[in-house]
Amino acid sequence: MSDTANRIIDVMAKLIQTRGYSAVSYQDISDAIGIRKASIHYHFPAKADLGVAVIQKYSESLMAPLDVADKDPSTTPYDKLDIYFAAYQGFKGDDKRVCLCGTLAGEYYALPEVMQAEVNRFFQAQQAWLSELFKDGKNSGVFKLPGTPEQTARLYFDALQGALLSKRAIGDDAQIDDVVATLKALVR
Amino acid sequence: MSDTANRIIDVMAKLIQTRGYSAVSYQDISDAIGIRKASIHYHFPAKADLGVAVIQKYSESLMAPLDVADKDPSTTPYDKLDIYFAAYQGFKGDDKRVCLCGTLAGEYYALPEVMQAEVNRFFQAQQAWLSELFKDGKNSGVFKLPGTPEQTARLYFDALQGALLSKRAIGDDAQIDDVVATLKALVR
DNA sequence: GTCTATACAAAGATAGAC
DNA sequence: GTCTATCTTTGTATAGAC
Repeated sequence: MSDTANRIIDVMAKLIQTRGYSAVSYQDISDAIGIRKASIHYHFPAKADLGVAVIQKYSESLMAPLDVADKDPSTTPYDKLDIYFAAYQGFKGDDKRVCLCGTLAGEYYALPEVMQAEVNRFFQAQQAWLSELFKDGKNSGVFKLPGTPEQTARLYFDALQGALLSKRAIGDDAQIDDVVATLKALVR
Repeated sequence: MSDTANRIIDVMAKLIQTRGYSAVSYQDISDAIGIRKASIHYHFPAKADLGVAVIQKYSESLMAPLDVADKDPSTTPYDKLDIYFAAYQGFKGDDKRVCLCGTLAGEYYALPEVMQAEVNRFFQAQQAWLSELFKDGKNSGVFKLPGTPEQTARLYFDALQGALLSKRAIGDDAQIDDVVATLKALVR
């Protein structure tokens, strides 16, 4: 993956997280990194190709710290939960972004099918990781869950995704803090 | 408000809920209701005008049953919660839609400012209603809350918004059922 | 209120020179 | 790899007849 291709992906990711996929044009990327539209098409022939690349890179960057935590046996369930929350708390401040796949899920049927598949994969992977965490935490007697591990995973994931949308629409970081605090207390 | 104007609003609402605002064109509406593009501009000169009208009608339609419940003293806090959940459970089945303002929040910075203001209003109104419900339910000893009334309201709202996105991205109604069931049990 | 016609800008995408 | 130039389609929007 060339350096330019990577910059294109990063700029596209940020633009999608701010405005959504449909509202981003090759011209926007062109303006942002000082390269002509045609040059972008060299790296990503169609917009859908770029969209897929963006989701894949984003998905990997979010899963990486979770995989690291899984491989370290000294990481407790509570540690893992904090690591997970950290990803969402990074959206606080003047950040105009929300979760990439949260945005994309909102405009789901405007997306090319290859991108829908990637969004689907992301949602499944996130919820699967949380399910495993809650299952382990429950079995080891660390967590008290408000439902099954799967149900708890869904509640956590959905609440955090919603919190990002609320935070931006209302313009208040407390939207994230409140949800994180309440979710944390929920499994004690 | 003319009959045609209302049909335009309804079609636009459905299209936004399916694909998002940016991806909907006057041509799409034209095709859907068998009227020329120019005729739509007669009713709504600019796309932003139509967007605002859509949000306002949607917002009123969601708040109406809540206001009715508030005015009837025989409605218990649990009744109100069920009424609130019902709005989200209506998205189950083959429905390709999610909450109108959930979609719009995802593409927030692609929206005209007048529409951003309406989305903001919707989020505030929804959370405010839930906050009141939880405050009353707590004061009357009916609810046991996992946090303050405001925190609980945010958790509920965000989780339900997220559940709609998950339901569609994953294609599983259980996403809504699980979250509703877990949230219900949370205040007992 | 709806139509035809049209203006004007922007979109995604390709061809071919450098 | 990046550029200029261009194609084609689509977008929002307006003018003016009916």
